[in-house]
Amino acid sequence: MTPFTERVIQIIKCIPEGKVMTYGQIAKLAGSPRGARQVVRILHAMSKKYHLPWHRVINAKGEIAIMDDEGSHMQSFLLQAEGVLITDQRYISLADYQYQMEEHA
DNA sequence: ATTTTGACTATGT
DNA sequence: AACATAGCCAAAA
Repeated sequence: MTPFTERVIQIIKCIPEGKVMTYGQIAKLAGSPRGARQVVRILHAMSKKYHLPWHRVINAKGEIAIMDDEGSHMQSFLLQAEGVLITDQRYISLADYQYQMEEHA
């Protein structure tokens, strides 16, 4: 278990209900700006064992990244059940959400 | 050791 | 806005 992996797990655990983050944001926060794919791998490998809110992680376009229909349907269901903010069919990540708040300030 | 493979991303048309 | 392309990088083959 590398320090990077531990940080990624910690960060994902901290994503509040009703909010989402992108792979890239998480990688950057964990200290590896180009580690988005590692975040994917970690999520895939550890989400069950560490009870991670895997469904709160999306790609940079604000879309669900998971490939198979079963999983993607499950993810959108969970996100909508949490009331994640959506505009233009895109889920709004934590950082962008903050940006929107500033815009309205 | 080398190649392939992704639940990715930034950038340029 | 949609698409192609180049980087990216660890794990699996």
